[in-house]
Amino acid sequence: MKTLPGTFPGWRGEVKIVTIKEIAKYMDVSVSTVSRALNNHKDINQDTRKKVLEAAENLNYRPNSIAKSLIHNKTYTIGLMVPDIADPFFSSIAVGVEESLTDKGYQIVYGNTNRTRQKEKNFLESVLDRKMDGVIITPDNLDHEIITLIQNLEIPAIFLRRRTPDALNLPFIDVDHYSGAYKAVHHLLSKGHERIGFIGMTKESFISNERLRGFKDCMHQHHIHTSGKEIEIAGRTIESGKHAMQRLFEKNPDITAVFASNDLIAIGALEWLAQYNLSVPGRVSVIGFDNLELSSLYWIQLTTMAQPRKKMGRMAASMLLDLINGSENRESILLEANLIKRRTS
Amino acid sequence: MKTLPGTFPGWRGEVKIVTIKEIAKYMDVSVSTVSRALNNHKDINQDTRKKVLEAAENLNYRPNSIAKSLIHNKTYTIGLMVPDIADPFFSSIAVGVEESLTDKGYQIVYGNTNRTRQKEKNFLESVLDRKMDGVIITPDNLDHEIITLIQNLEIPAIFLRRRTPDALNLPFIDVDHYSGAYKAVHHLLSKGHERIGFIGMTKESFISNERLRGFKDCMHQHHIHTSGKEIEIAGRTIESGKHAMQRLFEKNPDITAVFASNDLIAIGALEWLAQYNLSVPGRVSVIGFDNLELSSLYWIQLTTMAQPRKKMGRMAASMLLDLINGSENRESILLEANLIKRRTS
DNA sequence: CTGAAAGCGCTTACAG
DNA sequence: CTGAAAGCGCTTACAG
Repeated sequence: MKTLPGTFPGWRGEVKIVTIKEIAKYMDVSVSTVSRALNNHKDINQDTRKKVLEAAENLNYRPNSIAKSLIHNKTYTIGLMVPDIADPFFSSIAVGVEESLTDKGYQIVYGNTNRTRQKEKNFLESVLDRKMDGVIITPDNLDHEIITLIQNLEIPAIFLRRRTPDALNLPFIDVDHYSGAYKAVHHLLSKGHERIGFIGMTKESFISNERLRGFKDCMHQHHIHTSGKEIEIAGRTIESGKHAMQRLFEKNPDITAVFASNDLIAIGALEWLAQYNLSVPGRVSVIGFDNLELSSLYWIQLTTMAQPRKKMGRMAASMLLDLINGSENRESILLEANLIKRRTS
Repeated sequence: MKTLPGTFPGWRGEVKIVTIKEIAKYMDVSVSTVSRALNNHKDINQDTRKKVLEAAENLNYRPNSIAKSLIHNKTYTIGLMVPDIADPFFSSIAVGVEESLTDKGYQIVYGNTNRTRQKEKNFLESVLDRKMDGVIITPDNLDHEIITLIQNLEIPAIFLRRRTPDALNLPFIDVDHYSGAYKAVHHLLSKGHERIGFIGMTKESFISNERLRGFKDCMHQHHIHTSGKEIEIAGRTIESGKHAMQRLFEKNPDITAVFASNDLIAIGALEWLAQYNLSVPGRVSVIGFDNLELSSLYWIQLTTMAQPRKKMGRMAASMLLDLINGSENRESILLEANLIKRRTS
């Protein structure tokens, strides 16, 4: 493509940006009148209003939203802090948020944090300085300084896929990991399994631990003893799930089912089982958690617990809107995960 | 979690937002002095500066970026228009864009369009009204009105993963689909294949057609005749790839290799081949395009052409920054796709 | 080096 | 119904 040197097409070119002042001069009325006409204020003669609107149209007038923001102390922008927008989990949520807010005239400013403290802090400060109207956050570093920052934001904030720390009186929206895990294990039990292994993410992960709690409680309530030997820790990758599956199986060669705390780990487990020719679900059943796109592939067909991702995004958005519009309701919400039965169990 | 009724923690509460006016009053100096101190202007006594900074710190002062924007006509926000942020292709790009811009103090406003005209238009208008400093767009509806809108944006704009329409003098950044396809086919030829099928996305897709062009040119330059019978059209899904593979194979039972115009289609083809026990790559080799995360799975191991996604995002961001900073260089860029050899070929 | 004044683009009591 | 004035929070010539 050939490019000509010079300014941008349209830049300081064809369509000059015009202000209400210029409309006023052009029409020989005051800026107040123009403003009133443009905003359909009651104190305006409908005739002059029509003329102003026409002039605005002709001159290609567009209101400067920055100026409006300064006056109304409202920017119609919402901050969305996510650990990683390339993680399909969060990108789905982002779609939900976007769908709900964009129609109401809000725009979304998103910030990837990569789970780093510095980026979380920077984003929150940006939210503050830019006078955003609300914020939806998924922070991973909730130390004192960050908590204070959130507290002083002065705007409605919602924790998404996180639980609000005690020090903060803010609502959250999350999946009920505990009951989801309980359901998953119950499904395995109902299929007749008793020797069931669990693979967690990391020792520190709240989500992983909630799912472990669901696993244990369900087992115990069905009078099945857990020794701890059937619990293994993986990590965040398919590869880590594969290794964890190996360790789990070596320690418990008699297990007939595995509850992996997320789909990536479950897929790693499936991979190891496939490599060692252990048939699924014949020899070992597998259930995951998340219902990633991957999991429905022909070769995988993983039974798993689906988290309502888009719905979470939409609900967070509408909760936030309510708060922005003055609602006092700050009830947190736990959404249920649903069993998706497929081949592996 | 229990919530107390009332205002937000911090809302009109603990930390009042303070303005330079209040700092000025508090220190008994003029706002001009405060402003100069805060901005480290040269005409300021270092002593008073220090005191002002201290006061600002104590009063928890934060500059109002809206007010700054109004004066400087610069908002430090960039628009990012994507068809669908939940599409891993675009979310990777978004990460690249974010990484490059966020350090420079820019924030990214993103807009999902779902490829609808109305949403593209709304987003562009929002870019205009909100005085964003630049925009990166992936539009699908380039009719006259939209083109005019882009033209009148008055700010630097970059087409991402699209080619700029003739009417617009704006740079684009895209992958060289033609040469990528050429390389893919060349790879198959080098493996000894001659009867190669092609599965495209849709008849109208520019990208698909470029890849088809690469297919044909490579075949012809190696003196292999293409009759058209070995060309099949799928769609945007795995399912469509599966059906297309079936049609392709029924028409051309003697083919030994397939170039699918994207990975989703290739995976659909693999699925069909697996169902009919046609071994890959023994009986049929398959190559895709995109290098999705899916494609590297144990069960799939798809040979494919990788598009440098994050890099595209980063390059678009840095190009845009250059333009914002006054660069005259509006050279478009075509990035090369790279062959990722895996099991299926 | 400091302050008073004008201004960014808009809104909105206030007076007429 | 209309206009002049003050103001949103900040910056920046201009004068001293």
